[in-house]
Amino acid sequence: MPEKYDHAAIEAKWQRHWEETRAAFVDTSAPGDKYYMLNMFPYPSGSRLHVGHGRNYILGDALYRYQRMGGRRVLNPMGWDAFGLPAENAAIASGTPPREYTLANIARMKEQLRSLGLLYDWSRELASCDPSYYRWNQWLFLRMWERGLAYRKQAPVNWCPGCRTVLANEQVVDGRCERSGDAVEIRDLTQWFFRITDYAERLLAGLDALPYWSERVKTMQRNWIGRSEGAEIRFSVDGFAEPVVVFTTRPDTLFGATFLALAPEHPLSGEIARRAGATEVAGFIERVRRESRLERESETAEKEGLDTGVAAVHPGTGERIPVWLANFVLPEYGTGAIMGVPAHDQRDFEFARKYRLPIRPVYRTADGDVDPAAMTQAIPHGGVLVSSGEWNGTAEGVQAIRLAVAWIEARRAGQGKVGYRLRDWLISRQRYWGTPIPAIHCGGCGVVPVPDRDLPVLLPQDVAFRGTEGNPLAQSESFVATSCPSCGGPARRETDTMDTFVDSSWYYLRFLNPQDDSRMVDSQRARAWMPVDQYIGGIEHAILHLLYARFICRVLKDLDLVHLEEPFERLFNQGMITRLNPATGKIEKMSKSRGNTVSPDDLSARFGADTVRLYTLFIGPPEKESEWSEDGVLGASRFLNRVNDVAERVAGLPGDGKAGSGPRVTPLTRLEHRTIQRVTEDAQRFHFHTAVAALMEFQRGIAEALEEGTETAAAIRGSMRTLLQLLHPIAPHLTEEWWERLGGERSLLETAWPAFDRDLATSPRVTLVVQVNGRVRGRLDLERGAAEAEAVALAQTDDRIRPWVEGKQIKRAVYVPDRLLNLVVQ
RNA sequence: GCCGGAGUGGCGGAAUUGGUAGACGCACGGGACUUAAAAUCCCGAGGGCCGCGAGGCCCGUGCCGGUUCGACUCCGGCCUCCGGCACCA
Repeated sequence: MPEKYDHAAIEAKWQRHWEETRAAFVDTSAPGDKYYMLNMFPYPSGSRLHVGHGRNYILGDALYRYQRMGGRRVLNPMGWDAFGLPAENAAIASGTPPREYTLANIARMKEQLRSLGLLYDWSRELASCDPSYYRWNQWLFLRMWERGLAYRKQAPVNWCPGCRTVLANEQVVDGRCERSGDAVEIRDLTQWFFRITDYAERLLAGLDALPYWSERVKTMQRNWIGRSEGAEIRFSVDGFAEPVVVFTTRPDTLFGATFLALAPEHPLSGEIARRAGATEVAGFIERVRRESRLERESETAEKEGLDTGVAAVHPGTGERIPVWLANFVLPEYGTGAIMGVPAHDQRDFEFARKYRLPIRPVYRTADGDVDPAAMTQAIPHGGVLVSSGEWNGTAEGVQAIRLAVAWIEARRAGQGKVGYRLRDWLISRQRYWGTPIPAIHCGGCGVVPVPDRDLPVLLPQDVAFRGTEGNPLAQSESFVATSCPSCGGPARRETDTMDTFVDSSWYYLRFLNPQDDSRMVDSQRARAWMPVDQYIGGIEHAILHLLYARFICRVLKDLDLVHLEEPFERLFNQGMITRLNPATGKIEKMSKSRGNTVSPDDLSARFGADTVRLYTLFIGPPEKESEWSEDGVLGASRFLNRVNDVAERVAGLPGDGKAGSGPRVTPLTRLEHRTIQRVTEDAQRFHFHTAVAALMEFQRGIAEALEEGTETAAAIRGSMRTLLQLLHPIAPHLTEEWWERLGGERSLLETAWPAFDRDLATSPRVTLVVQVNGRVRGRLDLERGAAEAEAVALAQTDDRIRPWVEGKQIKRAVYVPDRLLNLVVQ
């Protein structure tokens, strides 16, 4: 009886072999048919990899091997997104310095990847915490600073009390920190930003040129950028020099504006508050500011407002309308000020009702003029303009908006304007374990850039991590104390470090010249190797990382370092692996914190890495979520043992010298070609789960051929080799082993992916479904490509079908060659 | 509310351009091997009904309708679930 194969010995052997032969090394300077594939580089966390992470890398490795066998020169590098908070928190908890902690994690994770049989070109390994990497973050920062793309400003920012640092907007999810889950507070701080908003339009337009990205991700990015067309309109304010500028998407409702509302953070709000006797205004501003972002943006938040007593001049009518403060006006969007049109905007309507402000409809609907007193809600759509001077009579819609914008622009009262939800990227972090921002604060010269020659600005080692003070970097006097590059006088270094998303926004370029200390990007190699042909990673990066990377790639293009705007040609987001959580009884995302992880190490020890790989790929379509099941692993293991068993029997076949009559078309040949076709097509769309199904049928076919003895030994050996090739991307160790034992000369990886004969992939005889009046009445076995007349004649004589057509007139026959014959009779 | 995606057996899931719905696997039932068990191999199976049997009939891909000889697939209208955005002016 077949025994289970010795996976431990086989896998150790081949992993050593791949390492010793540097199996995945690729010379990027050589010409050839390039294919750049990339898995999102991992954060080397302290906990072990689980099979949920493994899915990403196993899929990538299967594709890598498939592409290699397709004859391409495939670049498949790996690196480490090595900066970040956990290392610093570990330092606080255990005293291990972040670098040591991170390097240890990298070493362990690398071993885990290796033990799954994953091949990477390790000669290109990089870690973002390495000065040779992060100096280019600093260099890029300086270039962006020169161009005004990096700047410092005081602004209300998101502060995570748990992480004790500020966060980018993208890192705030439902008012909470995406990493720690703490409720985010708003603080007014001076911070460094990247001007991503300048690229909003290009980032949005670029999405249309990404046919191989999912609609899902593109929609998420579009929503995040949040483009809306409208106009900015100026309202002069009595007693103030500066007008209030409002942003609106409905300039056509201008004549319905009965008040202005300012965000409490608006500059004019502050000015009014500073005037004598405005204590009420100051108090309101203070009260709103104290609310957390979570409270202020919650759906149930009550609209609060305060009349400032100040009047603005309506640019259309010259009327005075009151200026209010309102908590629902957000400082970051538009201009932080709105015109209130209660008749046609629901929020303004509610606000006006609460504070008894006038409601003035400017659209007459099909039901006639609207009586403001009788309104129960705003009327956002439909009708014809009224009470709007020369605009009267225009129907609601694009025309009305264009008319309004032209009118406003002609009177110099404002201009058409496109608004975005996207805000500038806050890159400052008040933490140690990140790239130091290369800036120096000088009492005389202000904020001065670190000269290029002084890069990298290194992270200091003399830092204590107690977790009590603020940024540990600020405690390092050796780091902070410096001299001004401009005047030479004493100065202090910037102690903010960069968001780690800066690191990951260009690493895909660095893999092309990882050891090059003379430049950030090798433009020539980038021209040859970019874009990344296939990028693979989790959906959780749909906005953050992928938006930042697209942004920085455009910046690099504008700096003439790369030739392209979109770094990732094809994007694949694999679904999460879920598992029943015994603690909660629910099926949940696999994660350490939930305590429902399965470690590939443990499984590998029991079943082998090939089984882990096979099951991970077999579990379901990779783009969808899949539930892990132990029983499923057993099935995968059984299959590989069957492959091993059949290979053993093939190896024991007698040699039959030269096959006498050349290749014969047999059922096994046909199965073989059909399998090649199926697996090839499945691999192209990453559907290894159906490829495995096809391979299972193929394995069974070979086993049957061995039993029945109808095929020549040569034919069986040939099919066996094909099986090993097709299975190689999925189960590389076992297939390499048998390839060698069956006399294969080179590594399987060096062999060409099997070709199939389209004619052989389809059987010469087909089963035709015969319907009479749409009902299936029988099936006919006939030659492929048979003519309709032949099929009809055969059907009329077939015992099962004849009774249904005998004595009846065939009105028409619907014939789909090789598939179906439908006789319509009367 | 706006936008995107998805609904198929007990379960994960298959099904080129509309053409045998349920491949493959898990779980399940039966059998072989075994003193026995495990392991392995083989067979069975969407639901319902009729038939001793070979076999036959009806229903069936979220719901309702349409197009078609024929619809999981195309069209119209809904329902449910998942994801993104949302006091965004």
